[in-house]
Amino acid sequence: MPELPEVETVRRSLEPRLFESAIASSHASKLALRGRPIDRRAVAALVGARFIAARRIGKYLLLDTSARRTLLVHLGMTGRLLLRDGDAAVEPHTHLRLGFESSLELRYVDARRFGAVRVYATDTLHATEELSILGPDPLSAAFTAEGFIDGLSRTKRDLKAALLDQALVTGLGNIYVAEALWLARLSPRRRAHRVPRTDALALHGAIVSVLEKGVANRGTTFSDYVDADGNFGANQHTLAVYGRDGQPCRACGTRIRRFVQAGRSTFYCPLCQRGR
DNA sequence: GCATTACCCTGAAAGC
DNA sequence: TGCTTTCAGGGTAATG
Repeated sequence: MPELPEVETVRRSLEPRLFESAIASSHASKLALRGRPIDRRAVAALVGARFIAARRIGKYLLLDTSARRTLLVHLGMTGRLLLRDGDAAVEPHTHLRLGFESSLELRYVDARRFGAVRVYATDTLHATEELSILGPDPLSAAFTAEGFIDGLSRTKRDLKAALLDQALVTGLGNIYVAEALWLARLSPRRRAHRVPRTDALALHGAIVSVLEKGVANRGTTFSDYVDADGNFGANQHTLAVYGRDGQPCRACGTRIRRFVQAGRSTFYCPLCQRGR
């Protein structure tokens, strides 16, 4: 489940080989990704251009080209963006192949097809349906404590649901929400608007902290996630609560519990994260 | 405004 | 062993 650290790791592993040579060929499948097939004509129009930047906002990868068009990629649940030799065997569920003048190929592989691959004009990227609704990226200067505290105060939802909302802060998913709440010692059931300022400040710091650790560990691999070179992450070995139900809390030894909240598995320590 | 549920989808794991 | 069922969840939409 790629979240911010996984997408950032993919971004870093794409650089700088992505920029080495111009795009020479394209091939896109007809299958729908997140309800919509890849725009094959738009992708074909990238042939002859070069990638000039690899950016990230939240869980979105933005690959800018010299044609002033940007390839927007969301990995969904099982998406992989890979740099492979053009002669390498094509994995099942490969939906996009962009061949370079060198022997390299950029490939998008996604078994469950929850991801998205779109082509947009770079100049108006911020106004797209995907990016226009996003809140600040937590590893950017835009993620201020005051803005975050204000955002929390405006919703009565549980903290878990509030943090999964990409309009409040973008890039968090099920794993890092669980980890941030544990680090801040806050119950996922706490109502966002009732969280005291000191706790909200702690949560703001915890979000940045768990994401930075995730990036440093090159992401969390549970099943599908790999970077552009096919390498697994290592962050799964350091998680405090996610996926650890029944195991002892790393802080107090109490058994970690799991329940379903906002339609997702929630893991927490009932002692460290008391309250509602 | 918010919670819940369903949907998209496939592969791994569990159950029989 | 082999088939069937269940489960996982990012994002979105419908419903109450």
